Amino acid sequence: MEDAVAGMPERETKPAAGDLEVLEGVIERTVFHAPESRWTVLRAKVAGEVALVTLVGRSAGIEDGADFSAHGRWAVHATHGRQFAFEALKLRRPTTAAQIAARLRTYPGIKEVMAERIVKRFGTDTLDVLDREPRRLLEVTGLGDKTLASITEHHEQRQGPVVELENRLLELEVSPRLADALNQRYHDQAMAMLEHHPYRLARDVRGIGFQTADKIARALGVDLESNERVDAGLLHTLEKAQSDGHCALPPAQLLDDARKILRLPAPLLDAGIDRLINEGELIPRLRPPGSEPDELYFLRRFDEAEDNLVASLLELACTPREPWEVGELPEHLSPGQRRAVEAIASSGVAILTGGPGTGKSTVVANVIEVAKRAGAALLLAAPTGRAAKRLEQTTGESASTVHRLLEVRPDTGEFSYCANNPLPDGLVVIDESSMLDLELAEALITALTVNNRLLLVGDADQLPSVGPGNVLRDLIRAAEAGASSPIPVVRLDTIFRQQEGSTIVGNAYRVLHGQPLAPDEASRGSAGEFFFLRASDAERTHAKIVEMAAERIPSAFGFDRVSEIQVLCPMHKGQAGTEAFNRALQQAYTGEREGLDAPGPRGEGGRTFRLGDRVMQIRNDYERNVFNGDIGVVTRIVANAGMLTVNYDGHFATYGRNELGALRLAYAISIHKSQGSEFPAVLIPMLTEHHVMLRRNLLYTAITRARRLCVIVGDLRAIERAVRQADAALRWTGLAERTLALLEASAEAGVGVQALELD
DNA sequence: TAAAGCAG
Repeated sequence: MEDAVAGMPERETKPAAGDLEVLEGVIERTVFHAPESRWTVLRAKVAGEVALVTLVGRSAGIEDGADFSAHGRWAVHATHGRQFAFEALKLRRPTTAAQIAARLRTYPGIKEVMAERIVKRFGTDTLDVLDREPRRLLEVTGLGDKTLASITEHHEQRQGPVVELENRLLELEVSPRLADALNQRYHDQAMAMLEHHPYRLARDVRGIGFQTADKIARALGVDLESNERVDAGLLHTLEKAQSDGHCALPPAQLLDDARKILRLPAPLLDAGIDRLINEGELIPRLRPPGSEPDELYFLRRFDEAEDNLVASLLELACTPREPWEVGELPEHLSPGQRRAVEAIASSGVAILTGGPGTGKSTVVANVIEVAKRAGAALLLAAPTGRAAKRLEQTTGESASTVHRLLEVRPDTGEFSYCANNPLPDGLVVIDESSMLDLELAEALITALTVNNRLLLVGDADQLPSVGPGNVLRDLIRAAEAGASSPIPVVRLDTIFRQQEGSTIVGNAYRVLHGQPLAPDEASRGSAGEFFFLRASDAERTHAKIVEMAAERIPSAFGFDRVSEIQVLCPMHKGQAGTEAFNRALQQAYTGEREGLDAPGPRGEGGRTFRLGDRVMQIRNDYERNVFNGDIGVVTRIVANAGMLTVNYDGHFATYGRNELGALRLAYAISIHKSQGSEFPAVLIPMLTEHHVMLRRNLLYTAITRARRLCVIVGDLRAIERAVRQADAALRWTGLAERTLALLEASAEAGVGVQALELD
């Protein structure tokens, strides 16, 4: 996105290596103009050329008869012959009153008389008036609102400041689409900002990041060692660290990463860090004594988010409140489950964590009963649509995504419910809270008041959130470390669901505790449930998994190969990735059947869904009641109508050909996508070529998806590597430390946390 | 160096 140069002329016309030239002349006529792509073909009179010259390139529309100057190269087109491919086309601004009047006559609704009157009123400033204060045209007698509207529209489209910006961006070899954003942000200062403060753009304008700003600056010849560039590069480094889940960086890592981006010596970067700290853009935070590293640098945004989250959470947790009457709980609840229900009945905040099958939903169901008896309203939510739907199904109460609970505004990304407009009173239950990132958790928790209670439910050992932060793990760590923590944490580890003694669960626990796997002996045959098959490379892994899925597992264990067997991959690409498995298994299972082609992105096509295929929905669809991650089977295809029906566990959804982008083949899916689902039989390729993905919680998540059979195929070294990579420390955050610090401070002061000022 | 959530 940031580097979007889509639409640059060189994509359409490969210039025959001509030199960059400037061509000037007069437009004779427009041969072709596509308004949305702005692809334009013009014929023009040029001094020194006998015949009319063909000009091609991207431009806003241009009037016939206009003076132009174009930067570009001569090229020879296979069918259209010699032409001038321009990179930038500028209308030369008319300078004399007569030229301006001539230009105005080409505007819709302006005839000769009106053009004269306008020029008489504003003289050679006319075009500037049109650019900056078009309403002044109303000063001209006989010119009303309607004409004004059509003039300004036409002017902006063909001639206004946006077009000038577009042309300048084209010259700088950056996407002209950014012109609108620039104009909206800076108005008549836009050109000046672009020319003189390109790095400001990265901070101010959505859609412009450091890379684009840097490109502009280089084209402008800005000093590569300038303070502006250094500061922008440092901030960009911290922004980028987000995508690896970090809320902050250790100083050494910030320096290291920034040096790779800026390619400047360390002293310059150190000076930049000092500047940013002085400006308050970068916040250094000391970590507890003995920590390595002893300091983290936060972007202001994340520093504030962590502070706000902790302050609101502890206010919620420390405010004394009337306990709910728990009453008689069902006999079958384990001691842990009872403790969990009692915890939230007497606290403002409680955390419930445990692996799959440990009975979290039973606790939630009982908590809801207790809350209802106490007359509390219910606000149930989860970070994903699918988890919300599941929560709804298991509780029988309505639930939504956290985004919908807070009423996100899609244009701004802001939430209607916030500290100034808090959520209604009642019990808030968040399921799958391991998927809460820092900013969503902050938004949620700051939108609560002391009239809410919050129960966070989740498996802290699963994959961390997409966004930055490790919220659930951090909060658990802080709550468990504080001697008299006001936030009770209940860990469920008793296995229900007839899994006691299961080697799948046993091995999942081994992974969690960093121990080597203990697979079943293959000789025990169908009695076992957890196997490892050695395969030396991706080809052999691929072949083994296909054979296991298509033949051996169905025949030896009786599983249905389409509906009960799931291949789970660390990655999409490669022979041991989801794409290769989906191609092979589709070919094997439904290759001969009738299918429906999904129009692929940009016509590259090639995705076909066939009758009987296992498919997954990949975005939330509230109309069809199908959610991101739902898996079903294609049960009906009407090829001539372009219709396809999927059976999602008894719920049917029909798609038109143009809606097939919401579907993907699902014989194999990524481990990330499998989070929150379980399957009777699971096949997992694990190879050293997956090394970038190999983490303890990735392997744990994959194994715990299996209910009755789990087979890992690949390289033992890859498994060992995954087991060794414990993830917790790989995300830099300060949430746990801040929570602990605030708890200690309040204990020392002997007051409730709400009375403490945060610095 | 790869994977992934939400919203209309």
